[in-house]
Amino acid sequence: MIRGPFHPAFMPAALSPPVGLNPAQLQAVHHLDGPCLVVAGAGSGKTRVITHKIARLLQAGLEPGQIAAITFTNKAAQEMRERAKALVGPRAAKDLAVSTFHSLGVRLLREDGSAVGLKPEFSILDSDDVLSLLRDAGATTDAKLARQWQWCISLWKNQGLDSHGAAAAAQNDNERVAARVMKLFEERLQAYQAVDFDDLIGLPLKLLQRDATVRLKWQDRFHHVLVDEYQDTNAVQYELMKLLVSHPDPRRAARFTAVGDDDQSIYGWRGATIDNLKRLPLEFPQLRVIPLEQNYRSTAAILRAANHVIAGNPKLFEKKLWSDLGEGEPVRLLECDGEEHEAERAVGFVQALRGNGGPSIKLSDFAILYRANHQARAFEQKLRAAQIPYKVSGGQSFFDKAEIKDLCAWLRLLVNQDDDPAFLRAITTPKRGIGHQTLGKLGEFGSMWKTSLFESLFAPSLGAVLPAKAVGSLHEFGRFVNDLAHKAGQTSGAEDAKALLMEWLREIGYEQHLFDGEDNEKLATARWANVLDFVDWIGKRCGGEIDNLGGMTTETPRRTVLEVAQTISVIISLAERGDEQDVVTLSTLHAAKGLEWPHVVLAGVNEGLLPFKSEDDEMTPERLEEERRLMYVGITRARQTLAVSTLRRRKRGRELVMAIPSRFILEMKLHDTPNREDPREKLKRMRQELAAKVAASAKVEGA
DNA sequence: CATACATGAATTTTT
DNA sequence: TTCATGTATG
Repeated sequence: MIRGPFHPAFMPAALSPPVGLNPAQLQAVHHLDGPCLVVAGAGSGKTRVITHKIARLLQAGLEPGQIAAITFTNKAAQEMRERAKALVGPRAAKDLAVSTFHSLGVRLLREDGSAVGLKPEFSILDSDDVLSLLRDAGATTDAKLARQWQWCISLWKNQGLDSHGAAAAAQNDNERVAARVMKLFEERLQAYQAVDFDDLIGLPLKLLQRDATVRLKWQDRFHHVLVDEYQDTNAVQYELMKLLVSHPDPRRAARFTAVGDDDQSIYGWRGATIDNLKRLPLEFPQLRVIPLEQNYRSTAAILRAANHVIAGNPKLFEKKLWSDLGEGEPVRLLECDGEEHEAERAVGFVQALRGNGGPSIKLSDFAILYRANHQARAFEQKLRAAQIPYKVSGGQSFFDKAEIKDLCAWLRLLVNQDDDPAFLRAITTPKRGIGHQTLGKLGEFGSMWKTSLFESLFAPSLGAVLPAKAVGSLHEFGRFVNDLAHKAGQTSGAEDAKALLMEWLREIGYEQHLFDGEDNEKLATARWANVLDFVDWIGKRCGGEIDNLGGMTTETPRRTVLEVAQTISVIISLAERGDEQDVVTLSTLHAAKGLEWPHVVLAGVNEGLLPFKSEDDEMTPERLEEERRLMYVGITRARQTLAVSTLRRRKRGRELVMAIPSRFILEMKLHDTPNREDPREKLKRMRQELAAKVAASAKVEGA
């Protein structure tokens, strides 16, 4: 057990942000010369610590480019850059190496990937690309099976295993098959000069392990590394970070700040390991551990419930959140008859608070949180019935749909023929008799001559490595793309543009492709409808019509299809920013991590759901602990009001059966009151309250 | 026997 | 919401 030097009992009343930093935060910010672990409780101002530490490091003489701040999501990276900019100014902020683990990995591989056999223009496959590659490699049309492989392979990679290691680690027949598919998958990635998301961490690690020169280059580059959400790192990420901070010069070694909270580790199921937190003090004996315990988010009543729940878990680092925001309202418990009733009460919760507080309470002050996505359904229904606008977090965006990504890949290829990922997607969608053998050879050829796949396609010497038939199909594809790109550069106006796009879709046989690849005809029809929507959408942007985007009415100038295609990624990111509206948020607990709302409903807090339990596997203590942390994360999202709802009965078939409230509800100890009152004082207070009540009712009667 | 419709069950997600 | 399974009907 490790105890930080600043325990609340010894701590003077701290100043709240934004006035300054509290003593623990100050200590974290000013500890520059050695390894530092900031155990940042929920709402304890960790981003504030990171940004101030960046400022402090700059003040101490580091260049912005020498500071690496690593996050998990692009959103977090963006936010961190914004907040750093506010503190240190745009000039310095611009050069800071604020990035996700993955984008840092991309940077490493683009610069030095040749040492692991990658050309600088390697392609990055997203998970859909990987899925179709696996289906292809494993020769199956069973999407479910392919997804199992994908899952399995990803977990292996997160543990630092390649197909060799995986074959040895495989526990059963399914896993042995997955390991074999993984082997084929690796070969194809290599041939295509492509990597998947997991490789973006794994390959840089391999690179730094193997190549001492490259390793020293990157160790030299970063003088201080900050890692956010450290508890979410997996084994490979840990090794990568460790290598980055293992400078051979002892005066430069171990300069890092890890910020995390063992109590908020909820991604064990995808490879994150709390071992990384346990190992840190062992592998870096000089590690300074600084707990941040003052919470600036929630009321005492809410924090008390959170602390009680998490007390059920074994402690890695001693820490107890407290706040000086006042006791606040007691946590409410909503006991409901079934999901419908629960949804009604959640809606009632929103309406009641809004009714009391008037219009000053916004809808965006509310969130309804739950364990599993399907639970959103009932809430959506009731919110719609009550005419309350809402958004469901984590829903699939229009632009994430496979068919839209297919078309976007084609458009990207028209704009830039050297976009290899786009090339690969376009040339294989729909299938046109060019298989992985041909593409593998083309990739090898391209990496040998340092040319893009498209350039390689027309190289005269290609005939030496590929049969004439394959070269013929490749040329045909190339001519088709060139021809299309030419036409796209000439065509503008909504109608002409749409005609061109439809003609193109007909020529590549896209509609047929959708219906071939899908047994479910209804689904294929829906996909085709999306395609038509997309064509319409592009058309609009080509043609001088009145357009309505995000409430702003603008007249779009006349543009060619090619010009629209050029701006497509920008348009997509604009169109996706549908947030910042005044609506209620529905979200899973996982997706809610890092966010906060004044008023929160924690729904479906029942045995079996939270903690989650499935039929065919037993509940290990570790699993239960992660579920408990999930509950803890849920509770600590709330600033002012928290309602925990549980089902007393739930529908099973047509009858209502008993449902068991979650053990976590008892663990919250909702009847625990702040400072237990002296019984005599309590009696006195109750007597006074009674007298006041009597007086009030007398007044009413008299009136 | 095949197709259509209804019914019930459902982890969690980023890059 | 989606996805799979089961029943009823042609």
